[in-house]
Amino acid sequence: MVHCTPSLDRSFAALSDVTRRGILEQLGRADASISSLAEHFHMTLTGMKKHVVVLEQAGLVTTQKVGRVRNCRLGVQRLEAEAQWIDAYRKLFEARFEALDGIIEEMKQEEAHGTANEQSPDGAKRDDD
Amino acid sequence: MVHCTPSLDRSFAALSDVTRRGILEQLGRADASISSLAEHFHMTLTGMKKHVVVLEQAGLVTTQKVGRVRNCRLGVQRLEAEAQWIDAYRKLFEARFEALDGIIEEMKQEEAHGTANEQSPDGAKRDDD
DNA sequence: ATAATACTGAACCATATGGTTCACTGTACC
DNA sequence: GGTACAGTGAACCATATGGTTCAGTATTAT
Repeated sequence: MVHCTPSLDRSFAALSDVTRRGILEQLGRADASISSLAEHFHMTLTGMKKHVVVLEQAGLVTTQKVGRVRNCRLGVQRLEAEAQWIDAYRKLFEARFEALDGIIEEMKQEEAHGTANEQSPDGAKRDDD
Repeated sequence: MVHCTPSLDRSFAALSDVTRRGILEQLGRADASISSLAEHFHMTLTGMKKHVVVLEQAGLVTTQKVGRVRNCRLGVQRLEAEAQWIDAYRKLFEARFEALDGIIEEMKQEEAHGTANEQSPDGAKRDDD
């Protein structure tokens, strides 16, 4: 599992906001100015600018100011590392649960041999909390 | 592109912290108590507890208190929706850039026909900022 | 030249985050 | 019964986030 920490931090954080994910979807359809985005998401220009800055810092959006309008478009960040991280996690997840299945299988075997411990042999309380 | 907003918000936010991603990797290897995690990440019990709560709320971890120790393990959240979102985004990204390639192609054609506008025909300044 | 547009920056606000310490509860061990 | 251990909860702190308003600046249109 690869660690490009600061980048992953930034991009996952950028993706953790509905509005920003919406902006990305919007820019997937067409480039847009700050004001058109602001209007679309019912937000002030300043508010939208901040979101765009966050997305820009995460590399998900690039902008270029032409005259008085700043044009926003999808950036270089293809979310490759992010997709990879999630994928690695999911594999790890599966592996872990296969391992657990193995343990359960073992326990069943032991039980069949009459060596199984009854649950909570030490009387510890099991709370879900 | 599907919108399960609150869930995506929570899980992406949960993933946006190095320590929390580390915890997930750790739990992928073996279940662990709060204190063992706290020690491993050089953090107070209380601090670790908070991270675990965040992961729990995102469904990435489940815990069960047995006696005085709380056992943490990977939760039900397999990051399916998250993987899907990222995947959809990447497709959209590719599509968008193919479209741009198409436009560039068009422009080249026009240029070949002598109908191309020179850049900035209106004299607008192009700033990168 | 004036007015409208599009953005920018500073200041402000409420709330969240990531961490701590300290006091406390419940469990385990001798 | 007493002590150590594992966790919990409240309070605190600094900083970040997501938003606003208001006062500019630069660009475009009339």
